[in-house]
Order: sequence, then C-alpha cells, then structure tokens
Amino acid sequence: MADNDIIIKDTKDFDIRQTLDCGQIFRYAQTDENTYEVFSKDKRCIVKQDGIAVIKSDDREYWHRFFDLDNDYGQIKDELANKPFMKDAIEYGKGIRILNQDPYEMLISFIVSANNHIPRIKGILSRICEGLGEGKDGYHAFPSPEAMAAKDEAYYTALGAGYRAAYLSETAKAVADGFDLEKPRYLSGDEANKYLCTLKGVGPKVADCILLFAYHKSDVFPVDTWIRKVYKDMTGKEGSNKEIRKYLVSTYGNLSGYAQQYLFFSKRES
DNA sequence: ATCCAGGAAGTCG
DNA sequence: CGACTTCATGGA
Repeated sequence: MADNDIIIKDTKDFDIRQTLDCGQIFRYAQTDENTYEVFSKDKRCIVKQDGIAVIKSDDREYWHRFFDLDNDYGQIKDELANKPFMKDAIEYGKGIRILNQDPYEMLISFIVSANNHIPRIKGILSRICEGLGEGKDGYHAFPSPEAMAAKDEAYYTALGAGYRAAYLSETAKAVADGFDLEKPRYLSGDEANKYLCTLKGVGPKVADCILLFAYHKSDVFPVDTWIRKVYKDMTGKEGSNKEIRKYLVSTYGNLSGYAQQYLFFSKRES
C-alpha cells in the first residue's frame, strides 16, 4: 500500500461502478473485474473495489475531493428517502457519489453530450484528448482551452463531433479569451445557469449538468430524455423541460441534484 | 430501415 | 414568451 492510496473500508455509500456509470463522467474505463481507470484534467487514478475500495494515484488530495469523500451520503439519502418516488431509486443507486470535476472539462464534455449517445460521447472526447491533450505516462490529459481554441470547426468535424464542432471551437475560444469559469461558484443556481448559457452549445440542460458535476450546485435539475420518461411515470403527463424542471426542483429542493442522479441512473439501467 | 440519443440554435408567430 | 424545425453521427 502506497502512501497516496485512499482506502474506503465502509462502502455502504460508495460504489465505483455506479458512480462512473451514472452519466456524470465520460473519461474512464473498466480494466479488469472490479477495477477502473479514471481520468480528470491531467490526472489518472486506479480504483479497485472488491469488498473495500482502494483508490491509487499520485495525488491523494485531488481524488479525495474528486470523489466527494467529505460529504455524508448516508444523511443525504435519509433525507431524500422521505420524498416521493425516491425509495427504489436510492436503493438501486445507493453507492452513487456526485463527483467534483473540472469546470472546463465538464463544459466541453456536456456540449458534446447534447442529443448524443454515451458511447459516441466517450469516443469524441477521447479523440479530442489524444489529439490536443498533453501526453502523460500512457494516456493524454484533457486539453487546455488554448490548445482547443487553436483548432477550427473543421478539426472537430473530422473527429466526428457532428454539428457540435462549431460550438467546440467557439466556446474554447471564449474561455481562452477570458470567459470566467470561476464566476458560477459565486452565483445562485439560476444566475449561474443564465451565465453559462451565453456560451455557444450551452443551453439550460447542459448548464445544469456543468453546475452539478463541476460546481456541486445541488439546487439544479438537469432534464434530459430519461428524466422526461421519469416525469411521465410520476405524473402520467408530458410537459416542457422548463415545467418539468420547476416541478422536480420544488419537489426535491436543495437536494435536487442528488435526486436527479438516483432517478436518472435507475431509469436508464432498468 | 427508422428511431433515438444526458439538446441547442434559429426562425416564426 | 412558446412552439416548431433543423442540426451530424452511429448504435440499436
């Protein structure tokens, strides 16, 4: 056991498979039974969970925060369990943790995610890293805004980004040119959502994903096609994304982001 | 083959 | 404001 290893003995609130497969991260791979390789920014860690969980890396502090290990998910689940439609979803995804990821990486990742399938999203992001990210020991870092801004739309089209290619080059340029990705930390969820929506390729849903997965704002509720299905199960009716979001945020309040992950994961895997 | 995917932008009323 | 259409790509 190296000094930098993080060891999680009590895994009632930690399941690496559920945490990675619940749609909040795209750069990871299963390398063996119970073993996963996870990438964030320019870093990598190896997570093995078989009974206890062990996180191996050369930056213990970074991954401790990444996996949100100071947050008490037992308490969050207890509180949510009293709210409607949550009991089964929590039981199904009881090991999910909401990661603390890099704002720029989430921005680019969820622009790519729009109207797209998860395997294809992973492929596009992987090719962006291979092409533009700094070469590390056996992998590539997520590229900087400057490296991405240096390429034009045609480059991202060639990577298979489809019509999102223009969004990628434009938004990378905006960030390289000074768009402040620290600002959302100091804004309310609604204000931060508006602010992010000024970027090309970012709409209300993508902005909510960035706010939840990079800034850990839990008073947001990303509404995608799966959540639309959940809403219909709950209420028996259709609705606009805006009214669905309003209904769900009023139901789950400040724990909306957590509720969303449990509901999304259980619906998508069932 | 037709539908669909962690939707957003553009246009029209 | 809301509704409606278009936008690449590839897996099912």
